[in-house]
Amino acid sequence: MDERSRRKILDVLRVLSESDKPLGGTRIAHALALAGKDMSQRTIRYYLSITDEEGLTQQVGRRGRQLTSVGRRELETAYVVDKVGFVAARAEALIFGMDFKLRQGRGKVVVNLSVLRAEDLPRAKAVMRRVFRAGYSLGDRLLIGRPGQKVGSYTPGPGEVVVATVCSIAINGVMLDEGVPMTNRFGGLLQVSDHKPLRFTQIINYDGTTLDPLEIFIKGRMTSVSQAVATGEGVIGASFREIPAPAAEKARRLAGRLERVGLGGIILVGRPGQPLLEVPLATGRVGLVVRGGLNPMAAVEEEGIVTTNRAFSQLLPFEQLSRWEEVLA
Amino acid sequence: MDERSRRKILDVLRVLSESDKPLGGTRIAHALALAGKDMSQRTIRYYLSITDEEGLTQQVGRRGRQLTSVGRRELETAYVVDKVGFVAARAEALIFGMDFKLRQGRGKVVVNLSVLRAEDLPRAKAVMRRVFRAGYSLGDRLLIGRPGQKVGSYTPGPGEVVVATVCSIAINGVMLDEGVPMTNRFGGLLQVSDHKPLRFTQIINYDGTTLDPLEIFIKGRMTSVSQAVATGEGVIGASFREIPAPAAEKARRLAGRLERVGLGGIILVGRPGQPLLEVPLATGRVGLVVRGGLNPMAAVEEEGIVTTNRAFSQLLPFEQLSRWEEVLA
DNA sequence: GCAAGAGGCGGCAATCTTGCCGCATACGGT
DNA sequence: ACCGTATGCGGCAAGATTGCCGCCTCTTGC
Repeated sequence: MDERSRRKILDVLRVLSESDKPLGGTRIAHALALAGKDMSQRTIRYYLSITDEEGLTQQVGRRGRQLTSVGRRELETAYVVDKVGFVAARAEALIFGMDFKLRQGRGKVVVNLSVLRAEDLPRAKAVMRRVFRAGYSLGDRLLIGRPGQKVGSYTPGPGEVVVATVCSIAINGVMLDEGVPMTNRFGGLLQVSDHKPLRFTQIINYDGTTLDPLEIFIKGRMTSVSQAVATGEGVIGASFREIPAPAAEKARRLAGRLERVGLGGIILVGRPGQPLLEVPLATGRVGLVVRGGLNPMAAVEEEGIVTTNRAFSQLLPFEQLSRWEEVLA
Repeated sequence: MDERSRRKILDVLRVLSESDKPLGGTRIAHALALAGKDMSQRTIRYYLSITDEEGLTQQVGRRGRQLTSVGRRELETAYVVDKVGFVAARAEALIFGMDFKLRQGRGKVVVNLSVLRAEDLPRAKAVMRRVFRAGYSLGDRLLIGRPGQKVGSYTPGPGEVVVATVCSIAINGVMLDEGVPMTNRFGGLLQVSDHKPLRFTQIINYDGTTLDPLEIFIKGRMTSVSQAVATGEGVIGASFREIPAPAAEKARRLAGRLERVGLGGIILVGRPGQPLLEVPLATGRVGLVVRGGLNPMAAVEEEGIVTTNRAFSQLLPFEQLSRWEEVLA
């Protein structure tokens, strides 16, 4: 069984799970069409015959198929791996909860939380300092919380410290507040050469995973932020966003203002109709590349220091973060 | 050749057209992946062998394939039918151009323009009146321009009149201004029963056409707005939108305020995680149903009066529109 | 109670896709 | 000039999809 097919089967099962009555190919096809997925009735029946065999569904006379309890359970387990739109949804919720005002340079922003062992902190600080100094972070601030010091809703236990860094979706929040609707296209690894972005080597769409792409890449040690910082050649975390073409100029201006309040992170703003870093765009849209907020932690992890990262973690008032020069001294 | 395959082939050709050098399966697959379309290299080569035969592409040694001039032309023609994202892009541009302020109830909004023969106007007015009175329109205003009276950038010629109605995407604009990012899911025909929405019977995704869905349905005489107005049972134009779940409450409040300023049109606001009118939603999103701004014109067309409609037409200051009771007297 | 229509089912046979493979080039570096 | 790597090509065959059909089984209206 093909990964692709499996996914389609899940789509079919999902429709069944949302209905209390048995459904047949036609109705299911209709429901899927509404969800933007085209599949012929015949194909659906074909899949259903497979799931029948697997015991996930069963026929109810000629009235259609129903999920069996096994099928229902299967769907729930599958959801864990395939919670489509989960990260995307969480991101949106957090963005909506922001109240950061560009003018005042204060208000709640979305942060990532990373936890590491207290004994590793000095080394980690040295690494992060290099990353911040080279401008490979998102913004110029962070917050380090020691045991007992509450950071948002997280309190590091004994022997732990927690590091809060601004999350790249905070940019979306600010843009939205300024009337620019920014959508996430994907997150991935960006190859840089001579400190300039070259192209994405790996991408993961936000709406296909339960983890932030960068978290995955950090865990997989697929980044080389330190090298990028040191030599200008390396692979860092970044994400690709889109905005409506008429908003491009405004976005460019906002990028500058963000920089000035300590939220710089927009590396590139494309031109209307032009692919950006080889990424094709729909007519009327322009692309942007934003640095990953977890890049400093990626560098830390590269040094062999164990970290636990939680992107899109929570909201924190920007004022609580301090400039890196102060914290990482 | 299958419609589906044809579309995929166009995707492949499009990639080729954006490159100046010849490309092979691998690079094309990579580019398509960035665009969110998965296709194996092999499949792409398979398609390329087809287009080779059709003379749309040609091999350049072992360096890859290139579009021929025939292929380039083909792509352009195909674009007319398949200008993906064209309407969506236009809609976004217009939304971004709005400056309507909910508080003041004034500012530019997106309108549809409809042209009809002056001699039909009295009859049309009677029809539209019924639609507006029954609340099947978007908002309670419109503008009728006679020959010589400029409406936006359009001046009706002799014997013509032009009718401007508020376009349903104006709602998106207001929402955006209030910090709620609203995305268009699809437009379609909504079956109503007892004046209440029942379900969508036809849908067209915005990003797959060059025409506004409702325009198409009006031309095809597939609506029965008059009947809906008269008996409560019928089929009207409507569209389906989505917003982030945390914004649902705010949207509900805004719907009321919109109503009060004369921009009422939100028929339904869903509940987080619940399908709305059978339309499934991603986790963390809620659906909304908005009446089509062209419904009054649909009713007019149903009466056999010839109209030309242009949805997403242009921006017009809301103050220039008058309440229907005044204009349609 | 009966006919019509909607919707469901699965066999069969075309097509469409894709994985696997062996082989040919193109390009950069030594 | 020579080698290694990346990329390209298309044959073959196994799956995956889907159209076409003939045949059931409810529901509904009369």
